[in-house]
Amino acid sequence: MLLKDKVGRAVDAAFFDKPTLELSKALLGMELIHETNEGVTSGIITEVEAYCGVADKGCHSYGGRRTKRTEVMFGPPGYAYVYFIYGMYYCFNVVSGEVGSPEAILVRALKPIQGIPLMARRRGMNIGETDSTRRLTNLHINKLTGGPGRLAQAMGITKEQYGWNLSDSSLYIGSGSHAINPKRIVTGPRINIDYAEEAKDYPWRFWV
DNA sequence: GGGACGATCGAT
DNA sequence: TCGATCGTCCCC
Repeated sequence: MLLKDKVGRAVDAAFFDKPTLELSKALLGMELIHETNEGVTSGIITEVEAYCGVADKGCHSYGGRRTKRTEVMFGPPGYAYVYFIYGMYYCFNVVSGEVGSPEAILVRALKPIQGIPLMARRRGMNIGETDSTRRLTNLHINKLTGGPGRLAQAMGITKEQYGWNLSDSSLYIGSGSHAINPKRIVTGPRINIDYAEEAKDYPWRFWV
C-alpha cells in the first residue's frame, strides 16, 4: 500500500539554508527527481557551479539586476531558477542565499538513475542503446545528462518549472543522498563566462 | 520597436 | 570552430 504519492522523499526546506559555496558541495551526490505525466526521471548531481549574487560578475543578478527572469533568485533558497538560453536550451538552477541575496547554483551534470528510457526519448536518442537492461557507458551518460542543456531536456525541465519549490513539488531534491566523500570533490573555474572579468577565474565549479 | 547577445549543443 | 535559434534585456 502506498503511504504517499511521491516516489522519493524530498529534503526539508532547511537543507537549502547554507552559504552558497557550501550548498553547492552539499548538492553533489543528492538525487534530483522529477515526477511527470510521462513518468519519473532522476539522477545523481555530479557537477554544479555557484553564482554568488550581486557582487559576482558572472551571475545574472550581478549589480542587483532584478527582472522577471531573475526575480526568483531574490526570494528564499530551495526554489527552481530555470532560464532559456541560446534560443534552444533551458538551464536548471537551485536558488540559494537568504531572502534578498540573489544567488543560485547551476546544475551541470547528472548520473542517470530512474527513467533512463524516458530520458533517452526526450533527448532524441535511440532507445536501444540506453536500454536499462544494458549497462550505461560513460558516453551514454554524457549524451543523456552531461551538460546543463542536456540534463534539463532529459529531466523534462522547462520554464514551466520556474519558481517551483524543490522540497515540496513534483520536481525536488531527494533526501536519500549517495553521500559523496568530500575528498572526491574537485573544483575549477566556471564554464563559458569569459565576459565576467576577474570573476571568470573564481574556482566555483564543483564536480565529483 | 529594434538589435545584440547568451551559465549550450552538435556537427564539421 | 562555427551555425542554430529565440527569449531577454537594454537602448532608442
